[in-house]
Amino acid sequence: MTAAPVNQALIGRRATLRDVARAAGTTPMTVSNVVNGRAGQVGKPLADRVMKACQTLGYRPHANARRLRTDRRQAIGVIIIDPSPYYVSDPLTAAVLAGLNARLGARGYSIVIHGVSPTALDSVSMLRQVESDGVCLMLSGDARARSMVIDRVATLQQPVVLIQDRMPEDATDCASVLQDDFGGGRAVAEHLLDGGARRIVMLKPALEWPAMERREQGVRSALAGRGGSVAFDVVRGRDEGFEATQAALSRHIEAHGAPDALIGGNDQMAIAGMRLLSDRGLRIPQDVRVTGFNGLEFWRYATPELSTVFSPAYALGETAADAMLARLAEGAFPFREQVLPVRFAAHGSSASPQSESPARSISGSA
Amino acid sequence: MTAAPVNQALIGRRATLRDVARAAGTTPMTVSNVVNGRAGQVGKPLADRVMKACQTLGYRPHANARRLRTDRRQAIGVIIIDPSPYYVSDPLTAAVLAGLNARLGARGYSIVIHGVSPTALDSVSMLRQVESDGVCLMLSGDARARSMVIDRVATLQQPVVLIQDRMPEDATDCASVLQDDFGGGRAVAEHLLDGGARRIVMLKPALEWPAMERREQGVRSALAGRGGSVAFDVVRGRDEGFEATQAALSRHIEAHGAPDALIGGNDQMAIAGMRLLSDRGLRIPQDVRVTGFNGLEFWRYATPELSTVFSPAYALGETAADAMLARLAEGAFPFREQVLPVRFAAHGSSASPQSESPARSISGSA
DNA sequence: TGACTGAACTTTAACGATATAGTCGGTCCT
DNA sequence: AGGACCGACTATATCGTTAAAGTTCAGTCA
Repeated sequence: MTAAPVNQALIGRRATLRDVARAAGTTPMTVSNVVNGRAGQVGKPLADRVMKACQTLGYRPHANARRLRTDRRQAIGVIIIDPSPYYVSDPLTAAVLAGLNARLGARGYSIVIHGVSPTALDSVSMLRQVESDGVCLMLSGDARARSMVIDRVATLQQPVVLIQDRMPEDATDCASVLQDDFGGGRAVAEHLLDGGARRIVMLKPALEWPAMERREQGVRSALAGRGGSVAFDVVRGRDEGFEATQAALSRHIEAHGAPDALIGGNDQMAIAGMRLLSDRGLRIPQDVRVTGFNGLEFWRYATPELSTVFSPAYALGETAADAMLARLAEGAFPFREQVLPVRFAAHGSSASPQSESPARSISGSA
Repeated sequence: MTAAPVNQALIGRRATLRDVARAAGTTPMTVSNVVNGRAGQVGKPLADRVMKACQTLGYRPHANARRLRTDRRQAIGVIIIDPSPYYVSDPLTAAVLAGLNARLGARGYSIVIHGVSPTALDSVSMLRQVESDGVCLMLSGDARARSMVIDRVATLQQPVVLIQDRMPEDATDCASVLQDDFGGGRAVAEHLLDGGARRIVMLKPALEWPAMERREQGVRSALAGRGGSVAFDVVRGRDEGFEATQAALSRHIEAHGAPDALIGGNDQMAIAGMRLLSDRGLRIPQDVRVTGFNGLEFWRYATPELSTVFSPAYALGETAADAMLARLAEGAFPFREQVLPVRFAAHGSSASPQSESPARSISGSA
């Protein structure tokens, strides 16, 4: 009925359900019901009194207590392995993260970041700390590092979403969200072939990375469609960096001469290659036509503007989040694997006299 | 003494302290002492038995239960406001995050991301959800959005570290980590003046952002040192984007003619401006010398390579993390404000006949 | 009239861990 | 010899919340 005295020792301490209950002259459980809007449990007048008490006391639910009780954490762990010294420096990674964040945040889930450098992989103990309802993996490391993490994550017994990667066939309770790298590679190659390319070089980093392999396969499939009249070489730099890429390409050119088309495994490599060619007096795109991969910002800041395959990075994050949310709500992933379309857009770096092809969209079917 | 039967209903459920205790024939508290390595509480033989039981049962401490009991969360919340649609798309933000992650991770803290779009700021309710030992803020939004978040965060009664921003004078329990934008601006301007610049234009976005203002102030202070013989204009694009920047610069040139030096508020704007100038037939750096700000990747992929001020983004993250850890361990921040040095490096875009200045480091004193 | 119903609350008992305060046999000191 | 003291454990009581099982009482229906 009447509110109990409020001058309890509430100084400095944060208000709990019990405090609110006392203030509103009821029990913690009732307050809990009000706060969580559990329908048909509490009458209007009491509910109002409780609400007011919450306001007055500045009550905020104690998330950890709630989590302990409900055994739900309302958080998704994100594990990132990025070969760069700045773990999340890859702009694609950041965009994926943003997509994840948008969808998960909207449903009240937090994102807990677990950056794991590929070198400090012995700190996989960190994974033990992961306390979340599910795990999202973005692994750009080499095969060994990747499978190591994947193995560990499997022991967590949590649903797993892999971004730009596949789980082992026998893995359960997991899903993959991929972009159509194969289609992207194919589109790039076809564009170059349409423009009359006869000697194509593709730049790749030494590190094995499935997405990169799929890009190459896409390129090869386009080549196969044209018969054997086109020369194709893959040039691998020590890493994806500027110097390593240029060094590798430079060696290749000295041994085999310059190509008339250059496919960068990503935008950075494409631009590094493009600049090396320029420096050697070759004109872009007249002598060599160049394309990249990813399309996050870089393409625009190169001269000439880089033709590239736009990655649906943000959508990858959104799709991964949706899959995870569906899994958590319905108990099963809505798909085992989903491949998002990419969009190839031709810009100045690969313009050719023959074709003035506009941007086009490539979808599904890795 | 002897281990109790293990065939309790432990199927599917994860092992708790109680389970381990039963298996090792002791009490939960003792297991807790062993697991947490509390010295001198448990004898060797029992400790060994407990360890083994942990192994066998695959015991992992339940972080949430622990957090509830100890009222420590071992997590730092990170709130990001980024004007771009991809909240964390700014490569600087990503690098800061990486720095934070490295230091916090090493001390067992998780990072909980709270991306907050500037538009969906009414969802500040999200901040209420922040359950962490401290909060780190990276705010690139406009003044209104920034102060809104800062106000809200103040009510959280948690230690706050601001990155690239300052708290209101009267705020307590907070610290700022900044980079020396003033010094960077000054260095850029001096470099250009040394090269003989007489008509300088600085590109800025419409949005007010303290760091950007400090850059401008740095530039102005260098100009002031040279007497009044140099023309200086600030050109503001609608936003930081390519089109908006070019449009603004284009208007300016039509009204006032081309400058002989262009200072980009960041690298993207610098490159957008540089390309506009090129397209108009001006040569870089012979006719117009151009500099940027940030130095994360972009500079390298521009043609010519962009002179720029390298941001210690990763170090900002590390410093912020260290400050927070110190605050949590010792009860007080080690500093109210720390300004990290930046490094200006001249590349092709601002080469001048007169000076062939090498990279140089500018430190402290905003 | 009296058993039955349902809305509106309250009680009780955890969730898994840990701070704090015992207990208990044995040493050490005077 | 007897009390203080110590090391190695155990017992108890929470932390803030919520699921599940009461309780109460006004109204309903046979």
